[in-house]
Amino acid sequence: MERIKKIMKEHGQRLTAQKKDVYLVLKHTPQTVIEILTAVQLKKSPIDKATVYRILTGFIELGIAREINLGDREARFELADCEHHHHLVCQSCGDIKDVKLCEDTLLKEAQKQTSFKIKSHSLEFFGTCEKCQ
Amino acid sequence: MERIKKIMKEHGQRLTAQKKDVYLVLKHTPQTVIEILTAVQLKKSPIDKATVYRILTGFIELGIAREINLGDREARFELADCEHHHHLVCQSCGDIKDVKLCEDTLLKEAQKQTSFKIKSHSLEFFGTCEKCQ
DNA sequence: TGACTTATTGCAAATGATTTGCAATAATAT
DNA sequence: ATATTATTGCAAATCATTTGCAATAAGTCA
Repeated sequence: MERIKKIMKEHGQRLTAQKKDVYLVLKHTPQTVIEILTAVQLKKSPIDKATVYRILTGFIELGIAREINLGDREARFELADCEHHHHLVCQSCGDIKDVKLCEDTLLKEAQKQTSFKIKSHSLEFFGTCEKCQ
Repeated sequence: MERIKKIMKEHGQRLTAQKKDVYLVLKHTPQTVIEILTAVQLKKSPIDKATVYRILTGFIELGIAREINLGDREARFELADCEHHHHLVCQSCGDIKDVKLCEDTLLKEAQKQTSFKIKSHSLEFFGTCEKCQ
């Protein structure tokens, strides 16, 4: 928490109660705005949806969080202070697990095929978790 | 076109002028609903947005098209009669190229790490095309 | 070919996610 | 404590997508 306070300060931003709440909720797992919203509100801290969006946008600009996209229409957000990884989504219950892979070979293979300069990629797996099988 | 007429027939559906138009437009490249809409309208065939959505939903159910998701909020659609491949997106001009990769090794690696039963995956690359570099 | 059945369309309104304007509030530096 | 101004809440706007319904037209069959 001190870390993000420092980052905020360096950018002339303030560490508010709402930002702390959103940050703490994101510690668990990637979540949608509605999930973040209800998680924060469960802990008796009212917070507005628009505020959550603005905080997330700010977090992303500061490199604190990142947006992930799992094929449905709503974005999910996770903290960015973790290693590069991908997501595995249960199509039945929505559970999300991380997967760490070594994809260097694949990336090289892709870069070899194109004149584009590849800067990033996203890889998600869809399936059924143990419980739902 | 005969092929899709046959598929429609087998499912008690009709091959309308609008469906033909959407099908032909999709031959080019993955496109958003708005892009499809304006492409069809350019050819002097008026068509409604809701119709495009319904046609695409139908195409997907029949396995004629598939939806792809490139991280922004709007879905893109492409014909499904092509080999398994991935997409490479220029973050500057939006141009989309296909990439064909052999990702068996990676898939096995992912499956080994989890108790989920992996059924599908999506992999997209983001970068800058030659023109935009 | 013409009549008939019903899948399909267009339009307008509903929905759901996200963004924005603005006045009120609260975090920080002094 | 006070002043400055980033930030919040609220309501309304926007954007993508979906839906209800009456009008239209594709395909079938006499």
